[in-house]
Order: sequence, then structure tokens, then C-alpha cells
Amino acid sequence: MTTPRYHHGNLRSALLEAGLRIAAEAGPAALQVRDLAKAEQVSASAVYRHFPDLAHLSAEVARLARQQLAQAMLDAAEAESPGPDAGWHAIRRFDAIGRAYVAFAVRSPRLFDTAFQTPEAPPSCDDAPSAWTVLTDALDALVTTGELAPDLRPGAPMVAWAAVHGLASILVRQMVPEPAEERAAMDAVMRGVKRALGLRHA
Amino acid sequence: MTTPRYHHGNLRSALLEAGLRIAAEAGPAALQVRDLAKAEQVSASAVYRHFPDLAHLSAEVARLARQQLAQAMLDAAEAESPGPDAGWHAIRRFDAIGRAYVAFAVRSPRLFDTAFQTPEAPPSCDDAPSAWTVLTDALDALVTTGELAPDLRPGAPMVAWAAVHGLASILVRQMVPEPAEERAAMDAVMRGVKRALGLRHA
DNA sequence: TGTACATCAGTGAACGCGCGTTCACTGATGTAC
DNA sequence: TGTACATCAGTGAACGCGCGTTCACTGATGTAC
Repeated sequence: MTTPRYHHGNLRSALLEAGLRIAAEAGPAALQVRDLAKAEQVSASAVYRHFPDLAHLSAEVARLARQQLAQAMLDAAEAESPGPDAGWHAIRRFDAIGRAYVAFAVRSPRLFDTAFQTPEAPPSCDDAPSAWTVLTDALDALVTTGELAPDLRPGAPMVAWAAVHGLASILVRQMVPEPAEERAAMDAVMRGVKRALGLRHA
Repeated sequence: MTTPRYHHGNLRSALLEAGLRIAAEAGPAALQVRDLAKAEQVSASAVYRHFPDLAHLSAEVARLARQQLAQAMLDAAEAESPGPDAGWHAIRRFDAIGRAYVAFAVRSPRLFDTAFQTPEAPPSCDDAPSAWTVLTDALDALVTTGELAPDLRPGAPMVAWAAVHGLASILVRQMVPEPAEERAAMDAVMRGVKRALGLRHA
């Protein structure tokens, strides 16, 4: 039984999911109208019923990729079980968030590239969830529990994000001449971030 | 007087310089055989006398871009005048190197992208100078002068590079929702790196 | 020192491909009466 | 409840462009004798 091709129902979201799959496998440059349409067994021109052009579709895929990253960070934070020491819990959540960021990039390097590619079209809406918000919320929790000195708070997002994003980029691009172990690099960087912010660390 | 087009003399290096110019203005994706040839007033097929294909030419341009970055770091280090406190001088040089890295990216965002784009062909030779070597040399100087604890030395390159590369990427891609001042961000990150490595800072 | 000739670095036309996009169309869907 | 019709979501062929690359060629260069 061959299903009728007509009136897919949710072609728009199906195309975006196919886009995520393709981008994760072959990188953002592999996002092509024909391939996307083929993946959903639909003619290329059908794509234009749902997106004005490829640039807008790509921008949506990039946004979804960033949201997946942010969700992975949230999930990692939630996986940390609370304990009697609220400050320590906040630190563990912060640590888990940073490690999730890098782990996402290592696990899906091309999707990570897709997430932060230079966009050719503006995204239709803000990221939800957003990695930035996840990070700043975690930093706020550190201040609230007294783990992070308030005068370090303004610069903290940049310090943390730069370290983690930089490590992710370096590992993804394999920029290091001597191929360091990812685990050791992640430990060193996360320890560095905590030292930079004056946090306790094990 | 129209000069004869024939036998350019140093077409190879002229093409690479044109490539650097084009990449700096329009990004790595703008490197095209025809445009390169046109920039040197030469036919497109002449390019193939000097490079097997565009991928190899692009890889060379990327290498030159990385070398320019490394040279900027070296220049910044040399600009720091030595003083009676050798350790303090090593710290100032280290700081200058990190700031030069970020400054290069902000000054030439598309060239920075070109330097670290995923290469489609292997580079013909190692970077010289190389950003990695400049960094590790500076860290060695910190150990020698007793400013950096030897047990922090193994993880130090990753900590420093990740922070600086991450900040550069973030500023270049304008990933920050609230557009922070570059200067403040750089101060915060460099201060963070020095705290992470246990260095003195002003 | 002058000349034949191999070699080298260019030319310019063309090929072939794959891409995004358009257009006239057709079948399916849902709604008004 | 059944039917006419507007609307919507598809089709498939084609357009047009720009790209990397190839090929037969030609003019310039340098070297052997």
C-alpha cells in the first residue's frame, strides 16, 4: 500500500526534523532544498509552501539545534539530586551545565556547528529554552546561596560561557596538535572556571 | 602602457594574498577560483598551475590566517617592555597574548572564521608561527619564573585557550543577547584566566 | 654570441553539474447553503 | 445531508545561474650547442 503523497499534514515540522538530522550528520552546508524534500518524499517546490526560502529554513534548524543544546543543559542540571548543602547543590548544577554544553558538542559536532553558524536570515523567535538563560539562572542561584561573590557576578557569564564554548569549539575542530583526552580537558577547564569564580571545588 | 599578462612571476603568493583579502572581507565561503583569478587579472585556469584545486588553496589561506593571528600574539608579547620583576613581565606577556588573540578576532572577524574553518584539504605544512606554540612558550615562562604552579601546567593550555578562543567566537558571532562591551568582557575573561591559573593580577 | 628547442606559465572557450527558485497545474480539504 | 466552490498543499517540469574544472592552445623563458 503506497500512501498518497498529498497533504502531508505537518510537513513544516517534518522538514525541520529532517533538517536537524541532515545537519547533525553532514553539517549546516548540507542543508539543501532538494535533499530536505527528498527526505520527506515530497517535491522540492512543496518546501516553499512553508518557508520563504532556504535561508529561513536553515535559521529555524539552527534555532532548534540551540534549543536542543539548552535542553541538554537543563536536563543535566535536573539530574543533580539536591542535598542538605544548597550551595554545593548549586555548584554541582552549574558544573553539570557546563559539562553538558561540551558533551553536546562532542557528541554532535556538526549540530553544534549548525547551532552557531553565521545565520543568513533572522530567527523567527527567541530560543526557548535558551542556553544564555540557563547559564544566568545557574549563576543567580550561586549568588543566592552565597557561593558566588556579587562583585564577580557581572563578568561571570562571559567567563563561564567563553571557557565552555571555547573548549567545545576546540574539541569539535580538533584544533589541538597533541590530541588531549577530552575528559582531562573538560576537568581542567571546569576546574579553571570554578577557580576563576572563586567557587568551591572537589 | 598595458603590462603583459603573461608570466606573472609570483602568481602563487599573489593569489594567496588576494585570498586573505577576500576572506577578510567576505568570509571563507567567498573564496572562489574565478574571483581570485580576477583579482590578479589572470584567467581562472591559471590558478590550476599553482594549486591542485580550490580546497588546497583555501587550506593555505586558512594557514596564513592562523599565522597572522600567531604573529599578532608574538608582536603583542614583544611590545611588553621587561622590568625588574621577571615574573610580572611573564604575566604581562601572557596577558598581552590573550588580548591580542581576541583583538585579532574582533578586528578581522571573517579572517578569524577563515583561520578555524573546517578544512577540506590538509595544510601543506605546520603553522609557523603557531598560536599553540606561542601560548605554551608563555606558559613555560610562567613556570620558570615561579608564577605558575607546575601541577597546574598540564591543564593550563586548555584553560587559557578555551577562554580566549571562546570569547573571540562569542564576540565575532555576536552571540550575546545583551551586547556587552568588548572591553569589559575581555577584562573579565582575562582576569578569570589569571585567577584560574593562580597568577597575580592587578 | 646567436639560434633551435624544450619547458613553463599563461589563455579562453567550453563542459557539466547542482543548486535555489518559479510557474502553471492538480488533487484534496473544508465550508456555506 | 448532499453538493458547489473557494482554498489549500501538493506536483513536476523547467529556468537560469554560477560554480569548479578541463582542454587544446599559445606566447614567453631559459638553456644547450
